[in-house]
Amino acid sequence: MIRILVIDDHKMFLQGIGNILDQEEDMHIVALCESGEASYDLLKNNSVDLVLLDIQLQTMSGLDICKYIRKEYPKTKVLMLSMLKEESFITQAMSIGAHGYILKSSGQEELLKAIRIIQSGQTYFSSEVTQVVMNSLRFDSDSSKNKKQAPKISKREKEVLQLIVQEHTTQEIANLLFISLKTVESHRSNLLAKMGVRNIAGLVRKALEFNLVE
Amino acid sequence: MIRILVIDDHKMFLQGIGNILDQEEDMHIVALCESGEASYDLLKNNSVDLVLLDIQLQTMSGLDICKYIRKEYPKTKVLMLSMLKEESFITQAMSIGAHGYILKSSGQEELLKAIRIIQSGQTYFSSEVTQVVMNSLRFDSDSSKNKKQAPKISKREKEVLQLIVQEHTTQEIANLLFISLKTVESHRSNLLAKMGVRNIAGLVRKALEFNLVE
DNA sequence: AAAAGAATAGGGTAAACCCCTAATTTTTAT
DNA sequence: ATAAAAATTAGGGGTTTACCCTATTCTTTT
Repeated sequence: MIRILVIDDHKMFLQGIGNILDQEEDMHIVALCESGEASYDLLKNNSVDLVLLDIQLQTMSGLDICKYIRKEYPKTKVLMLSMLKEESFITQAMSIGAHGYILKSSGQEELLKAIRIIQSGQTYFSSEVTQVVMNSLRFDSDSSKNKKQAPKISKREKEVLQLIVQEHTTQEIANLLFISLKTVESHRSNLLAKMGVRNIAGLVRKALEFNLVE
Repeated sequence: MIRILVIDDHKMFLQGIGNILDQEEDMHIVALCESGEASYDLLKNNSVDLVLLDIQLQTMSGLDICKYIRKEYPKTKVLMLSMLKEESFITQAMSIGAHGYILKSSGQEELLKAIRIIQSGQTYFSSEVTQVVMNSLRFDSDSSKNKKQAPKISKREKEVLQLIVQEHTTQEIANLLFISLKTVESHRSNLLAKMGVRNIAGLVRKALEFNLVE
């Protein structure tokens, strides 16, 4: 039995969802909740397996509720519902660990399928949602929009950078790589220049930002 | 008629692909190319609608060839082929504007389907590939149970830390906060001790790791 | 009131950083 | 194949910054 909490501030939609889920033998509606605020108490006082959550609520963002649920009730699954296939909504929902994302325009078959897949431990993102994400990740050089890319650093520089990030001093790096202290200093200087930073703090920040280490 | 160039350094695979495409009436094989280097001349001397490109070549990366094609021949479509569903390969291919990505384990139906979809102006990423990308974007807080919590640092220390990460020197921080150089140095030392690191490199790494800045 | 932590600051030393130059090797482009 | 560019190596000589230890005053907590 999947215990489900539904959060949506459109009463009509809420009731519609309620009717759909009521007909399923393996699903139990814990509550139909009209506001994000009310959901906190419901979560505290009930065992909930899965939350059906509208991303666009009147008074607060569904994303914040999702974040809260993921943190406080890590075993509870979250399926986001949305009117729109907005890229930023979708990627935000994914980054905070929503287990699924479907559109309200989906049929009830897809809703039920998503719920069961998520309950089984997998994730479910509808094909339309998936397509939006995939297209957003794709850089199309036809449309000539450039994004900032990591400065090009050499193999040796990368080795040095790695050791710097691992808190090694210049002398230690020289010993580890069997090269002179002065050589390491050269690499450091070149790294600072290439990455456009003033000191180690900036270097480490950029290295992590551009995923140049590990 | 879709004019296709195939680049792959496994001769057997190349011939197999050749046989498949030969049977299709709407496709024409411009060349079957065994090395990345040779492909540059072929592209220069022929009109190519679509390049079928192995991502793992012996002497050079298929990604670099893709990048070159996207830059020099923006109208030419690129469909990446790969043995593995490696996340980094896939996201790199997408970011440089590959029009599609399928696995070599795909059947010929999927290959032909992908070619035709891409030729029509859309993109095609196989469902396995799509799943890898979607999963990589999703942060699962279930799996990150062993999250160490950030050491407690004071308000002032946090201010100093913030400025350190922003590449300010100790003297600059002293001026910005209207305190002595020596005071800032004390804060620095205490930060190093509290975070359990040896120097600024470690401090910045931990600060970003624990989201103590911004 | 006592204890603990935060914020302040000085003195001394090691490390980082800067500005140069410059040789050899490797990679890239024509 | 050859020239050009980039990478890797290293040094001299100097300035600045970071780091260590100690210590006082102020604030918060017990």
